[in-house]
Amino acid sequence: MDERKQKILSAIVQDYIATAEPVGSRTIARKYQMGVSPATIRNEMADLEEQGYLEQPHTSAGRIPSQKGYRYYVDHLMQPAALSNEEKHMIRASYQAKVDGITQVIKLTGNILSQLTAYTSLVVSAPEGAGEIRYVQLVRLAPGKAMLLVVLEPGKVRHRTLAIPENIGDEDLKTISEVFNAKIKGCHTTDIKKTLMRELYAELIKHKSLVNMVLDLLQESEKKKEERIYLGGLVNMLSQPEFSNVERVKTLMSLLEQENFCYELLGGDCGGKLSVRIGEEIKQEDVRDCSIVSSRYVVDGQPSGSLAVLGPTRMDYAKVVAVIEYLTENLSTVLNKLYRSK
Amino acid sequence: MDERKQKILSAIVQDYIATAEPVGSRTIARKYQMGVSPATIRNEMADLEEQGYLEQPHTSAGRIPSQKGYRYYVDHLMQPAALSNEEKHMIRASYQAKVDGITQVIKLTGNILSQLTAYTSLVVSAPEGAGEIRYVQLVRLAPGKAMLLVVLEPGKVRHRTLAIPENIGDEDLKTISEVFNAKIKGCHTTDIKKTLMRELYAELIKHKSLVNMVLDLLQESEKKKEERIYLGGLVNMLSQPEFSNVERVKTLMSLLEQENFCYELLGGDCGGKLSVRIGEEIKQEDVRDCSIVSSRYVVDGQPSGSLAVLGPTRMDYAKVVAVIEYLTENLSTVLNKLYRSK
DNA sequence: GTTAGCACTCACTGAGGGAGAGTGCTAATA
DNA sequence: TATTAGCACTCTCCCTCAGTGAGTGCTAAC
Repeated sequence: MDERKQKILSAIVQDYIATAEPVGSRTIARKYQMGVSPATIRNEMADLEEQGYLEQPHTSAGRIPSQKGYRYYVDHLMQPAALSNEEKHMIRASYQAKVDGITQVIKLTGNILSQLTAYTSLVVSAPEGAGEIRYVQLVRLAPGKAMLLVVLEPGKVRHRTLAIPENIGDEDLKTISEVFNAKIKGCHTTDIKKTLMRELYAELIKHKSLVNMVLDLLQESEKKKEERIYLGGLVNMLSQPEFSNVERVKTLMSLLEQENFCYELLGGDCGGKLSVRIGEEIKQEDVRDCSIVSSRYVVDGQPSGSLAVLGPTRMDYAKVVAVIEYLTENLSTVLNKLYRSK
Repeated sequence: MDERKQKILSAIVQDYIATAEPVGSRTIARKYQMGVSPATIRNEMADLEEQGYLEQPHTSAGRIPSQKGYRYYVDHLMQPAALSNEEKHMIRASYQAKVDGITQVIKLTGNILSQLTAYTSLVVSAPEGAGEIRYVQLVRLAPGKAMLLVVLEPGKVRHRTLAIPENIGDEDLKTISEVFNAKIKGCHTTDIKKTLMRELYAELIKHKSLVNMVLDLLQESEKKKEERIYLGGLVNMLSQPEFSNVERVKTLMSLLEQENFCYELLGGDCGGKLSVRIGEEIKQEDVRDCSIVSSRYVVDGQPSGSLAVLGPTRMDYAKVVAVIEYLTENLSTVLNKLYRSK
């Protein structure tokens, strides 16, 4: 593809992204100063269409980019848009104002994401179940009622209220807690061995049922897929002309309201850090007329969640990619701080 | 209002709820077996309109209920719809399957609510900040990093990772925790006195900055309004013909996406248990063409959150009220179990 | 008090006819 | 040979307008 064709393709993609209207030869010649006449551009456009980069909604309309066209644009032509200083400042200010528990951070990130991009945002934090056990404690709340606390590295807490026999007092709970701490501290939740369990039973033979409950919870927290998810800017969908068909929006929204669907959407093969999936490249059938830009964030060296933007294929890729990259970095920093307290 | 007028009003409300079309005299005569001719009904309808219970979109259309009409219907005519056995069963089954942490329960409830009613659901759990302090513990996670745990009655946990001086070891943290527990246990978070603080400083003079951090968190958790909110079935809005105007939906949705707005919506005067607000009765201006049915649920004798359904004024009040009543009760039970572990 | 009959109103629908934007093709030009 | 001007052609969009049908209010009869 020669340079002029690239320039024309780029112009068409950009104009279509901005206006959502098919782009005509005259528009390009005028707005993008190509230095050639509309007729010449028409010839080039005919070529680009033949090669599959453009499409024509109907004979007498301008051209719109095909999926292949967007792909080429994203891979070769797109200039990464820098965030404005206000935007950067806004992001930093938000994170400084409240970084208080992961749920808040996730919400906040989703908000910023949908606000800056004007598309729908999706933030998922990975399962928190697993980790190295740092501390176990049973606390008596009332007669017959106790709370089990488990602290995991890095910086996670599980808790659960339990019914306990009425005759168990503070001292008993303290003893049990101490035994657990002695035996189990440093153990990984995925790695509670049979021998360990036998030792526990031996030492705490008097409280067998209670020990069972505790072990249950330790292991259950492992199995449980407690991902947290945030979905923001659903409204923005309604502003996109490609979703003026209400039926379309309805199917899409009801899918997004199902958490499992969102996990699948992000769980896929976005192996690398940043991924741009355009139209048919998305596996989920009902989202094939959309695009998804997503990225994994990293806490403590481990990928521990992703953030994504979902919009029409006519998405402002340059902007979205810039925002996602910037936010991923900031989010990682914030979460690392939150968990590490350095 | 005589009996026949009531019957006619009731028929109009019901028919309009079902069809969303203005109801004509012929329809009523035929479908609702009034035993009189359309002409008679027309006369009655003219009366009802004059009294303000009905409205006419335009001269040659049928009637629709006015806000006053809905109000009269809800207060005097409505037959509470019983839930079907399948529905009841579905609800109970859902709650039995997973009752695992309040967030899950809230989500689940919201889901059921929007599923059964086909409107938008809103579930808010009240602030968790306040409570009686049962237990305080500092746990060392890594050099320079600790976690503070606070257990509150009834069954709530706050935690936060802290940066601590590197030279503080497990034993120091244990000592500090013990002092805190001795001094502060049983105290209410709203009620940490100056004298108490002075005592703490005196005993832990070596770790003044750490004590400050802990006290900070104890009191901050008080101020912080950590309500949890769940919004479900937003899609359902799009199925309602009164929201076929996309602009309307957009304003409404973007309001609902703001958590503060939701709190205000439910925080109001729904003093009694169940509240039905119709149209203009809602304080928030932009929701004046909607209705809200809401109810408070109770944990441990204390109102601790609300669930609500938001829909068009043409809402199936009988159904919604039934669902909300049933769910409120179930939710209270489940949460009481969860917190009390009885 | 109730009902049949009738003229009237008004939203909705579909056909017809510009207007306008954009194309492809042809012939002229550098 | 590449580019460009000119022109006929296509197709959507929008406006207008008449026909249809549901429903009303009024009047007169039962």
